[in-house]
Order: sequence, then structure tokens, then C-alpha cells
Amino acid sequence: MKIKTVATTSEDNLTPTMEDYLEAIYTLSQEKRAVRVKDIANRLGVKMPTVTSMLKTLSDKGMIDHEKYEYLELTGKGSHIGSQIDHRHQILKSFLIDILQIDHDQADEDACKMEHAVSPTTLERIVEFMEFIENCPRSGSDWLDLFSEYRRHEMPREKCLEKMKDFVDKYSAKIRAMER
Amino acid sequence: MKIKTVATTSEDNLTPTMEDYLEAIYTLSQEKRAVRVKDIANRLGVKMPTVTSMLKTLSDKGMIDHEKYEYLELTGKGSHIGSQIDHRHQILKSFLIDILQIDHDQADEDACKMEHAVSPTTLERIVEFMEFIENCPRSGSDWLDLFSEYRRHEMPREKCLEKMKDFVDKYSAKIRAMER
DNA sequence: TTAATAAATTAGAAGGATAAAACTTTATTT
DNA sequence: AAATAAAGTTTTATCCTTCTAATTTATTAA
Repeated sequence: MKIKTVATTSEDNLTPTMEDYLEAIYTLSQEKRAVRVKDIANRLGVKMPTVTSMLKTLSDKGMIDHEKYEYLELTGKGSHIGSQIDHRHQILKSFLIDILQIDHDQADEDACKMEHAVSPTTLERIVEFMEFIENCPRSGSDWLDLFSEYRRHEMPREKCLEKMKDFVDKYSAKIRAMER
Repeated sequence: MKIKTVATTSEDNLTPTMEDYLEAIYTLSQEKRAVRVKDIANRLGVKMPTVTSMLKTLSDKGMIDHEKYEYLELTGKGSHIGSQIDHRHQILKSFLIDILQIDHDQADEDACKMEHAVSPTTLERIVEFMEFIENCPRSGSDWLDLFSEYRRHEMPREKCLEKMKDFVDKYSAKIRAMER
């Protein structure tokens, strides 16, 4: 028989918003020696009282150490989660910028929302996909350049043909190299 | 001088949750003649009173027509938004399944969350990227099959070489065809 | 057609995220 | 050190989303 262990506030079901706070605190503490309430508010685009009340919540959940009017620090748990979220953010941002060629600011904005939406499986698959693009001789960075041109509709027949020939030459050389 | 026009409930700032309801109602109304509160509740995994209160909100926003205890219908506006959200969902799902090769259920779950996170720009770029993969002679469906094998770590050297040769033959033929 | 059942709604409550206003504490300046 | 400014907190309130329990309406079966 299963007995539910006294469920207090301290369960670590974090909402996306809480994750955002942990991520912000994590990145801020990497940028400067001390994290201030004001900085968190600025980073997340909310007012200071909102931060204060969230700090209370995160304290109760054992994610941060915080004494009134004093500096705050992530606990081991909080730091771990903060870095995780930041990691997801970086992966998604890289995908948006390097593969989809989204501009920096937009990528950052989208990554910030997507980091809460994407499952671990999908995130891992995105990493594999980026690796695959990089490593497969048929894709790689010149193929991504092609995507860039494709988007701009700058792909007249002759240019395309020329590029295809270029590619097939290099590709054949690669095969010969492998055979040796 | 700008005068703010009496901002009542009827502003159409929709939260992601509201968008989910509109999408659910939209897809349900395509699946069956009448949409029932119970169906919406089931589809979204909430209880019926939650649906009732959201229907009130969406009514106030002019998204649905709904008389107590009677069937409900999307208005033009509501239907338009519902179909838009569904469209985003389909695009993201297709990307997750066809490109990233995520399984169906997981893709559906992720798409449902991502549909609120991804900007129009990024969504459009994903469409272009899928088109590019499909149309560029260097990628295409066999390249995606390669990704599938890559993921499973089934890419011994000989197999890779063999595949590369196969590809270069077909690719060369394609170039010759274009030159004519 | 009435009794039983299913569907929908109301009422009341709670938790999460936010902010304005007022207050307290800490830091800075003179 | 006192005065001023800046940072942080409390209090109070709102909006959003959800729920349970109780009630009402509609549908179905006897």
C-alpha cells in the first residue's frame, strides 16, 4: 500500500515560470559576483515585488538560499536545474541560428519559450540531427549555405548545376580517399 | 491625441490556454457534427466546469457562440484562429515526425506545446527548410534514411562507402540530365 | 410519462503570476 | 553622522486556470 509522503510546498514540481527564474539566476550568477533582485526583474521583464515573491516560493522548494535583504544563492538543486534549462536554451538557440538561420534576437526569444515545450527526447534528437548534418558528407556547412541561397530564391539553373558539379567532384575525392 | 477605446473583456489577447481551447473546438467540429463540453474536457484533459468557464471567457471575446445548455459554435474570428493554431500544430508535427523522426505520440505532445512557443518567422523557416530538404538533390528522403541509420549507430565504414558510391552515381546522372 | 442517468452549469475555493503603493533596510553622498 | 537615494519587501489586489460539490437541464430507459 502506497502512502503519500506529506506533500508540503517543497515538492519540486517547477512551473515553466519557475524554471525561467532559475535559469536567469543561474546565468546572472555566472556573469557577476552577486545576483540582485533588480537584475532578475530586469532580465525577466517583471517588477521587483514579483521577484521577491517568487524567491520565497523557490526558497520553500529548496532551490535557493535567501535571507531577507541579503544576497541570494542557488542551492545545489537549484543550480543543477538552472544549468539544465540554460543548456536546453543553448541547444535550441544553436539550432535556430546555425541550421534554420534565424536572426540572433529572434532565436533567443524563441529558444526561451521552446525550452519549456520540447521534450528531452526531441531535444536529444535535435542534437543528433545537427551532428548528422555536420558529419554527413552530403550535407555540412556548404549545404547549409545552399539553404541560405534557396531561401533567397537565388538559385538559377546554371548556378545550381555549377554547384552540383563542384560538389560531385569533392564528394568523389572523398570516396576515393576512403577506399585507400 | 489617442483615446483608448473602452477596453472591456472583449480584447482579443488570447493566452496559450485559450488558443488550445479554440484549436480543440476547431478540430472537434471538423470531426463531428456537434461539439460537446465533455469532448472538449476530454481532449484537453480538464474537468467540465473548467470548460464551461472558459467558454464564457471565449464568448466574451467573441470567439464562440454559445447559449446555456446548448451546442456551441466558433464565430468567424474564433474559427480563423482555431484553424491557424491547428495549422501550426500540423507543421510542427510534420517536422518532428518526418525530419527528426520522433514517434507519433511524442510528436503530438511536443507540437502542442511548441505551437505557442514558435514565432511566425521560425515557423515559416521550418516550412522552407523542409521544402529545401525535399528539393535539394543532396538531401531528400534517402538522406533522411541515412539520418535514421546514423542515429542507430549502424554506419560501419563499408556500408557508408557503399552508400556514398550509390549516391554519387545517381547524383551524376542527375547532373547529366540537367546539362541536356 | 415518469424515473433514472448523463451532461452542463453555478458557486465557492485555491494556487500561480503579476503589479501598485507604501514601507523598511541598505548604500551612498555630502 | 545625517540626509538622500537605491534596493528590497509587505500588503493588497487582480487575472487566469483549475478544481470539488451541489444544482439544473436534457436525454434515455422502463
